[in-house]
Amino acid sequence: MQQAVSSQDKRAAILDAALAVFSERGVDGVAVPEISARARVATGTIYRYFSSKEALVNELYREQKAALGRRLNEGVNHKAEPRELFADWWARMVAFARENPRAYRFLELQDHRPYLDEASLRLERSVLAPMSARVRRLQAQGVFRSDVRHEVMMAMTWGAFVNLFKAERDGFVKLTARDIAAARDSCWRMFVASDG
Amino acid sequence: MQQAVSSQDKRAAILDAALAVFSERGVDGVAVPEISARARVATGTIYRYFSSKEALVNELYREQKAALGRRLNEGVNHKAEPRELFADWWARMVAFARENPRAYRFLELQDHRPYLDEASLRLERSVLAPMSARVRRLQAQGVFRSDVRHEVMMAMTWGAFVNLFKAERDGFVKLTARDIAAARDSCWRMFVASDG
Amino acid sequence: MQQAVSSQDKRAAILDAALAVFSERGVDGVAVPEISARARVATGTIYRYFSSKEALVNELYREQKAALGRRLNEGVNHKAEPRELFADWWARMVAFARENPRAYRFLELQDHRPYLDEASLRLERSVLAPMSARVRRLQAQGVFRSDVRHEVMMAMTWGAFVNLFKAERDGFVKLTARDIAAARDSCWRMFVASDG
Amino acid sequence: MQQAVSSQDKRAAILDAALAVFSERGVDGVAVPEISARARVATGTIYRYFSSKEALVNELYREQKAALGRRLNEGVNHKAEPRELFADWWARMVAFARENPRAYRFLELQDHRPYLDEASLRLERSVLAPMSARVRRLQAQGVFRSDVRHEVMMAMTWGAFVNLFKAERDGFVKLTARDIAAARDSCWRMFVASDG
DNA sequence: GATGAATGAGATTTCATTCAT
DNA sequence: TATGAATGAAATCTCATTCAT
Repeated sequence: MQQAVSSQDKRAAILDAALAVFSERGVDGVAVPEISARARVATGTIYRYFSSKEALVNELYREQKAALGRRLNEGVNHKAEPRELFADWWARMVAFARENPRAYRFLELQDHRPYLDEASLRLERSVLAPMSARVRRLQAQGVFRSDVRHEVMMAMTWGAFVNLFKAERDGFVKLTARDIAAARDSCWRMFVASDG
Repeated sequence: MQQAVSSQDKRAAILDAALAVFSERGVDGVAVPEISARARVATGTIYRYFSSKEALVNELYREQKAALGRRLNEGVNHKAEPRELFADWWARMVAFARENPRAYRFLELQDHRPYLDEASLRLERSVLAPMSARVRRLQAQGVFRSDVRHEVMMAMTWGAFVNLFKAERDGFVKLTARDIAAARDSCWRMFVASDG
Repeated sequence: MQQAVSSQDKRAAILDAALAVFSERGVDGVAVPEISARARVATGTIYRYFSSKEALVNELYREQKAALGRRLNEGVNHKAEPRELFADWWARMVAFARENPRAYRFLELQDHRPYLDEASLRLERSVLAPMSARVRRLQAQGVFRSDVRHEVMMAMTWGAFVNLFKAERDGFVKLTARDIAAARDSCWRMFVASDG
Repeated sequence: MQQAVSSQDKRAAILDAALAVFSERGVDGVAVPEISARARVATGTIYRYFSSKEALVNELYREQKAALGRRLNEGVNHKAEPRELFADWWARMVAFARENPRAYRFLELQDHRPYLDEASLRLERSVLAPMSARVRRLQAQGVFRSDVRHEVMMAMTWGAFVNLFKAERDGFVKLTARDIAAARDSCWRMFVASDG
């Protein structure tokens, strides 16, 4: 059913269409008219909302990265037990990847990197900052081992998580809830000082 | 003094030039004449050795993926103690990433994925197969936990490793030998049944 | 406080805005929405008053060319002494260029020429016609030399005048009242039969 | 008869085609494929020789302006009698306009002005510099009146000349050799201190 | 009448591939 | 076999004009 759409809907429709096609074929693999066709707007309309394809990529990236940031950090109970906190964090990552598979895939693309501007890169760094701080504190408290630097911990955990879902997307595994829980516990074991 | 070069040298020069520029700016970010210029070869010559840019990307991918496979699997002492075996494997990954940074970066690119054909994807899967088999055996022997499927283990370990080096390339960490050893031990802890 | 404006005010505002931007950046260098923005009018409104950009250019051209024509020809005392008449004519040209620099600049643009229709070109020719007739008469009276055709005289005088002000606009000279008077006398000497 | 053309011929063909169409319809009125069609090359070929349409316009402008400069200044006999020198100069301007009507028209276009870079503008100024210096000397020698600044003289003479040929092109006059000689003498009278 | 977001044809420019030499 | 200038289809982006509100 074709609905009349407001101006903001049109902007949103463009971003949504861009997310759909970028996540499937990469940023360089998609021509602007393909985005406009999917968004059911004229090609020129895209340039009313975004000054260039590059600007569109950046805005989409920031929108989704910010959404990821909110999903990971909003309302986190910092007083929870470390293991519970870690489980919460893991659950949030899983939820984002499951609920927004296209956004998740888009954010993990590498081919938008040459497009990203300073603001986008700054935002990227800020998303994992709260967790990073928390990891550092857990090290100070003796919960996490101190022989692994927190940047190393963060990079490995994030990489392990991301590649797990990439493996699923590429058809190497079909992840069950049990797999995901087991993966979470494996990650926990990576850094914890003694078995909990 | 310009040297006459054999056909094979020319082919190799093209692949080498392609690796250099692809690893820096991605597959889509590089025009074919840039490759030929760097290879000190005419543009048309590339098409004598490779039927298309896509074919060049696939051949380069397979060449480097196979090199990685050899680096990881050749001469592995399967009778070594599990922990030693794992350390060897880790050392091989590190060595490849350090010795062939351009190859490593190229293989981790995502934007060549739409170019890859069935043969390339098959090869990709085969590289980690020996390790995967070994992981399975270690689980059967009770060395590795059995509550995590081996595909999950493989995906997480590989992801943790890759992202660690990506973090370094993106300027988030400068990895010391100590960091890399600590990271290796963390990974080991992920899956081992009891502390070794 | 935003004032309600009559239709005629709106039409005038559009022409005024168009004159402002055309005179600065040429006809081809200006997009229609820029004109509407400066006129504080919606883009579509321009098309209520002018059927196309081309029509707008023509109407603006005719409006300003007619204004120039009036400035040059209205109330000229044809009984004045030839030299006085010439001085009056010269003063009128100077006054127009000084008082309406944007109109003067717009009329001297070349890039509206492909837009001009027959009516505009006819009007252009009519503006200098009275002077041309007068020059012819002065030749018949023996005041002006007869070895130079009046069309040639007209073209040279007009060209000399126009280029003098163009040189000023392009920053090659800063014209004083004395320069302008000297220029006028030079022009007079061009054609007069003997020194007056 | 289709001739094989060398690389330089192709570059020249593009410049020649551009001159032909620009002089007829202005720079903004011509799309790049029209130039390539007239030059009998592919559109992309233009971009092998010129980095952009703007660069093409500048190179064409400089080529023709330099040709004009040579035509006006090369081999001028500075020891000739002033009047002879002036006649020589005038004859050179006429010859250029007659022999290269398209170049002459192109150089007099106004719509390439927004395209012109600093090098083009510098060249423009240099073309009339020798004459300008000569005019100054003639003033110092008492041949030319001193009550008119040399910049004013130059601007007027050049403007008179240019507009004379513009009037012919626009169909207002058909210039005979006699007209051109009469125009030259008129210009001479403009500035000479006493009749020569 | 007025609005201004939307349109889509057409402009400039890029680049994988070809082919005459 | 090697060359690299040439090609032209396709990409990005602009802008005169329209039309639903």
